[in-house]
Amino acid sequence: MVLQSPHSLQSSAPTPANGAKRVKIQAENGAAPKDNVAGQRRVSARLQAAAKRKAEKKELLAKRKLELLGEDGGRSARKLSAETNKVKQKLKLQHAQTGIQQLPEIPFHPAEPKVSKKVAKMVERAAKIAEGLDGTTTPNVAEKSAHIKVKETVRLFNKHYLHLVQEEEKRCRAGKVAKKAARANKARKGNVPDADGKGRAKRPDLKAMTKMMERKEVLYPQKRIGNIPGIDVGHQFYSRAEMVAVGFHSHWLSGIDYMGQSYGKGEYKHYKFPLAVAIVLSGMYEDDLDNAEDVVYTGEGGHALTGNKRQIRDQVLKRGNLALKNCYDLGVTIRVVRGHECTSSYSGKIYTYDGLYKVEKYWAEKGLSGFTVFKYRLRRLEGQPTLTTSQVQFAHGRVPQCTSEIRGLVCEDISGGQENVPIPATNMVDDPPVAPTGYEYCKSMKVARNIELPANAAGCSCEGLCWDPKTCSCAKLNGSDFPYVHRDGGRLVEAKHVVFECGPNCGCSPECVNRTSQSGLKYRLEVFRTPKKGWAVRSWDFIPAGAPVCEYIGLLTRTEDLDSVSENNYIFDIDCLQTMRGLGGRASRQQDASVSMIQKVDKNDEQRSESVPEFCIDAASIGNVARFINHSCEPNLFIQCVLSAHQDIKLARVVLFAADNIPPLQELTYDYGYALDSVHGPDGKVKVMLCFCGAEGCRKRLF
DNA sequence: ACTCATCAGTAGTAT
DNA sequence: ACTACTGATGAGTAA
Repeated sequence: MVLQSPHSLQSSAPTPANGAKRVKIQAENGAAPKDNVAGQRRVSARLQAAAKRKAEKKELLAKRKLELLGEDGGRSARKLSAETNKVKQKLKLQHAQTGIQQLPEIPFHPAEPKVSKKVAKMVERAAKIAEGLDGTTTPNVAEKSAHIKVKETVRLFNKHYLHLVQEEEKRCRAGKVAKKAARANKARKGNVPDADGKGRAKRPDLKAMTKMMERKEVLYPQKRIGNIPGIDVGHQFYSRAEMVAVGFHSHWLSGIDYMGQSYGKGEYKHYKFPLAVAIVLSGMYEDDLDNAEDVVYTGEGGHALTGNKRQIRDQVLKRGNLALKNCYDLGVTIRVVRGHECTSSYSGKIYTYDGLYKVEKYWAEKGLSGFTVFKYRLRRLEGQPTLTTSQVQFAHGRVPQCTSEIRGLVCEDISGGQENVPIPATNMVDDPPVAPTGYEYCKSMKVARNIELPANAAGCSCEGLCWDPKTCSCAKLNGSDFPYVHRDGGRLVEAKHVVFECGPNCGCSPECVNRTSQSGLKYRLEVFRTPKKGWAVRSWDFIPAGAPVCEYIGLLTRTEDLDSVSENNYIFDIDCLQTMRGLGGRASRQQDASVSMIQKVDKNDEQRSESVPEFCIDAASIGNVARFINHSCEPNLFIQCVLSAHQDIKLARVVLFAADNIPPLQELTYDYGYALDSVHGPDGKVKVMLCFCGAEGCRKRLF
């Protein structure tokens, strides 16, 4: 599916409140050509396809160019590292002369650290080296892709996770059924061996983590001191296992992550081990976040692991505790992650990276239960991005609680009560603030008169809720598995070419998992005005990866019937083949038997697959929230074709799903999927529209 | 709201 | 090779 080439770009601009979204951009660039009009939209399918191919070639070339550039960057980086190596060599030599010795223990109550000369020297050296390794240097070309690498790693983790959730849900169901059968048998016969019904669910997060390790997909398998490229202050993690998967903090359990003796051989020779690199504060300091720059951290150990979790013995200066002490001695910085209770989210807890901290002092004291505990006063390094509350706003439920709290409110509910959840609109940009107008809100698809929707889906004969993929005929269409997991009210395991949902001809109830995208809005969405991109959409709730956000609703029309005179930026071509090629969201889509059949048909008919799709959704004058969602070159939503009432892929429903875990108030975007240079004006010249998505890898042009 | 078993990698030690 | 250590997680239970 491609958001179709805007039909003519007519001089008569639409009402500012309506289509202003992209028209305005052009006006701002002075690029708005006063051309008219009609006819140029379809330059013939063939020509368009050729243009597309050309564009793709061009893109490839550009990519190569970039790669070359990147190589160059790599080279200079290598040069740099060679230089630092020289410095290190020098240091090593010096060190050989001084001789490395075991350092004297420092007493427990160092009001003023008594540091021997040797230690002082060591500290100095360590600090020097740390400066180079800190990664606090300005981002370069290599750094740029680091963010994307992190994103990809997290997506991979999520994918594994959802697959394993699916597996677990299946196993638990089987276990329950087996147990039931066993119980029934017991009632009749008595003693029956317990089937493999290990009723309890395993931990899919840990399993996903293990999988990442086995496949060597962990982004940073080596621990390092200081910042991690691609993870900025304020970065949010959604579980401990996710941090392990990127290599940010390598324990899913322990609070303190430290480098052990084995790190004392390589580049970190001049440090003292164990040495802490990262810690997690688990929500204990939730209430005194104003003290965020200054933390008192309790060491590890001595806890009663079960029950009341009180201290049951003295902590000792070993392992993590010793590692933190060594950080104090050497002045090594530590990454600090905070865990936040997060009631508004499905994940329950989120973790934010709050930056580098230094151990200012440490001491031992008698804790509440009368046992020795170690305490570490940590101070945040200066010059880091301030810990704005916006990053943790949602953790406090700081999203507006009632309409009077909403700033810039221009409309309480643009859906006028149609959706399950009101969709407010806000405008802090225009003066006077205007509300989105010029269209009619509609929750469900309108169908043009000359289209008759088929209703030929066979439907499954399940009763109540579909649960057995072996018997549910809808599940069979999806490759003998349900495309969704139950968790969090239904999440799509993986982007597929087509998802076959249960529909009106099925025997199951509306709560069936295989109707996940049919249950309407689940999240509190807000339409808000932006300075450059017109209207945009964001969520007040946390949206987990794979969750359905909304369907693209409008007037279902024959492409040929579109009014080619007036400008229209709200056309959505229903072109599953495009979707199948994997635009936006996830790179490759899972294919299953029934889809390959459809594809085969299309392959036989090359012409059709290259041509303009027969049907499209026009949301210009009638539509739902989806029409306000902007394009981004690095989107957090992806398009998924869904079939439920019928099986005509040309008339598939178009549903937007979360590609990532999306924190509240982050703008929702998807890839409109234009090929560059694919849009032509009436004069045959390539039309250009600039992109303001702001992503790192932004192509700078929408088309 | 509270309880509880489980989960799995890491560091360090013993062999 | 083996073991101690660690506390998040989600299902189950009780209230």
